[in-house]
Amino acid sequence: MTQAPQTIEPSDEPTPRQSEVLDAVLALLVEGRDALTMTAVARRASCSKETLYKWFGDRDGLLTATVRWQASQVRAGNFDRQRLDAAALRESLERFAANWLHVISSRTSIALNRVAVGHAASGKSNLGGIVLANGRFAIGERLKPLLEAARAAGLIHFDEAEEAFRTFFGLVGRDVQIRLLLGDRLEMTEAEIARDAARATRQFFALYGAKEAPALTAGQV
Amino acid sequence: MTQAPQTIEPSDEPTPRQSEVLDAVLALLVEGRDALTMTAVARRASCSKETLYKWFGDRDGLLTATVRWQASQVRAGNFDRQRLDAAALRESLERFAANWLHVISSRTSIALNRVAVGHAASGKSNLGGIVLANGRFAIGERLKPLLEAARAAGLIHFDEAEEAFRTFFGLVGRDVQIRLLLGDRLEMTEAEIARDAARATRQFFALYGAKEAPALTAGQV
DNA sequence: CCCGAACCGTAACGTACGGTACGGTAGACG
DNA sequence: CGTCTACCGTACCGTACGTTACGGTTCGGG
Repeated sequence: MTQAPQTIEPSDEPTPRQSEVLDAVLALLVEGRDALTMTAVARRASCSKETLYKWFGDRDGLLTATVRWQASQVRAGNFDRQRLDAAALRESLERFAANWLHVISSRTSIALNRVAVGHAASGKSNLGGIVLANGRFAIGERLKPLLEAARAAGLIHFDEAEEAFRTFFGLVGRDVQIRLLLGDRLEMTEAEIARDAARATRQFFALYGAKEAPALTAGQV
Repeated sequence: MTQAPQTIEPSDEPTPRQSEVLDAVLALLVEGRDALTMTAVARRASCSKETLYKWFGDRDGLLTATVRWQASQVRAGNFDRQRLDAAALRESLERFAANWLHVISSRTSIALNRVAVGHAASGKSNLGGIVLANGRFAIGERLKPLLEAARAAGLIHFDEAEEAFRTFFGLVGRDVQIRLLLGDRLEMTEAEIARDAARATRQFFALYGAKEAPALTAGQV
């Protein structure tokens, strides 16, 4: 054999051609004009349905691969481990918050979460679990080291990093995600995201800061 | 004519028999064993499909009526307007928080929200808007008067009641709703809800309290 | 040049389900 | 008792869609 771009069953990386197919799925999902059907995917990706089934097994496999593909593209940068003072912590938290708000308010994330929520109802194929693992839990695992480093540096106080993170999560997201998932028109402009990120960070410092919150950046409410 | 329990098109109250049908829908939704199909509803409610269509128009009408029916049953009591001191405010907030956590972690709410989220994707029939109006926005409109009364009494400080409420919403719900919607196993016991409600209220006071937070109740973290 | 693998495009199949039609029954009313 | 209304149960229809099958094309290897 020359090469075998066969089934993508495991968590392999997709081939370039397979990525094109997954991008087509995302495009259809975001457009949302009509329901995501295998025929539509095949037409959009200029491939045959037979190929779809050969590569991804079935419709759920295609959706799962799409979620993983999307998740692999939004890996946000980590924080700078060096020189962790109050200002650096604050900036890292704001970056995390702004990045998270960007993700959950993106049309792609909304569409994918809607599919996953719908799937969680029927129980089959752990799509919801995958979305959670790559969203809520992934960001938690990336943020907790920062929180713990900050605690070690005496910048903040908490008992459980998990609890501190969940509070931060709530302060950042508030009602944004559920409103967007339920179809509420909610403008999340760049400026709005920046303001929300700054506010959430400021409130987080107010709750967990060891002493005073670091100096506010310009444009605070 | 004797009586005409015809179409329930507007926001009328359902007849007792119609309520039975809507309860059947909720039961099927909560069980979640299989997709909610008109045939299944008819069988479960011991009524004919023809009657379903006569009463509710179509499947969306049935779902809409079900959401309204469920919402009409969870109207939580308002707060006591008299004697608004710090302790009363604190207790009201905790009650709101605990009630809200109860609602969003109930199997009924989860199932209904999943349906509404799925529907928001396809765009037709404003199910998501109805859920939002009876959930997120209804509680906001009921809580904001309390917040404003508390501000008038000098117990808390804020500029916009909406912003203060959204912060409270985030502190209470955190990641609970999205995790439940995505199928995460998340035990929300009575004790856990009470603890979360107390924590969220305490944090809210820390952020918006005029002076010191009122005395903590027993069992604080 | 020939062969087979991979793939495209499309037709076909089976089923699930929303929606409709129809026959049968129980009770209200004259 | 006759009739009408509301309703139940069920058969039926049309369509959408997941899945499979098949013919045709391209391309790399022998």
